[in-house]
Amino acid sequence: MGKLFNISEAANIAIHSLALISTSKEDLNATQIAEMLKLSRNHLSKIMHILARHKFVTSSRGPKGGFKMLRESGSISLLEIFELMDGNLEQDHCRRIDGICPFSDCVFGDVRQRLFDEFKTYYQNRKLSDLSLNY
Amino acid sequence: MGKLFNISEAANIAIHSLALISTSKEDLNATQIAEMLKLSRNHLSKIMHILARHKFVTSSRGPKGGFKMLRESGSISLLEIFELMDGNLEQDHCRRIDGICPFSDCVFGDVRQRLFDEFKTYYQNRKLSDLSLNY
DNA sequence: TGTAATTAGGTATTTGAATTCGCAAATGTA
DNA sequence: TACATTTGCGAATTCAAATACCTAATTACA
Repeated sequence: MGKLFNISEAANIAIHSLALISTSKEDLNATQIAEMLKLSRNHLSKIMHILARHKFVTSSRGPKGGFKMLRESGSISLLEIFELMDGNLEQDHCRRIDGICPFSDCVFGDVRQRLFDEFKTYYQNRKLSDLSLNY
Repeated sequence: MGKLFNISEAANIAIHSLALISTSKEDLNATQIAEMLKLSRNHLSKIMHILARHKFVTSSRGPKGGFKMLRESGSISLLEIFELMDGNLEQDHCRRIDGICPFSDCVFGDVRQRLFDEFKTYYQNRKLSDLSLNY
């Protein structure tokens, strides 16, 4: 989908997958989720595997296998998912010339800080359970 | 420097280069700018070439050659430079499932729109001439 | 117990951006 | 005019992220 504010495609997929699972009545397997999100099963599997290893979901193999929420969706912020997939969401600084932007208070002024804070706060407060499906 | 909010490294370099040229008393050549910004001359040349083709600067070859501002630095917004390098700064939408996010009003809510607007407005208003060098 | 379904996960490929390389074209100066 | 300097720019390389491939391990169930 392209990147929004430094969020990787993997993190985006992770969010969507968890949202699908947490709003679904039955267990979903990788094939179903991949189908719903229009991406390859293999690629999705990788991401689900990470979510399983980190105890967001349980996974079970074999026929009737699939994924199931392990944690309360009200306890999972979007930020937590982003950080799992992309590493710590840290503000990146404008590093030119020995690690410091040569322009006083940086070419970018304070807008970086402001947008970053707003962004982070928003995703910190927004929980998986706040999402609702259209279909 | 890594990416901030979808801004490419090329756009970042372009901004810094123009800022250096516009605050410099003498003409600067590619070698000097590359030196100042700690990147390779060839890589910088590419970017300067684009800026020259688009009439932000004049370029002259040969000994004593280099780059010089062509336009008033007060008339150049950071946004214009970004858009030259990266193409139109358009909000990118969350496209899953036939181009539409399956979650009502999208997983990302309105934060995308808000941050995007703020970001764009800021860079629209901020002119090259607003920048001042530290050194 | 055999088979099909399903996740696990290492490896390979693709893709696009960033970066480097190499040489051609232009130009100032001796 | 010869030469050193500098930009122009196509082509190659690197690098990381995204994505695909392949097979092993696990499991439900006929």
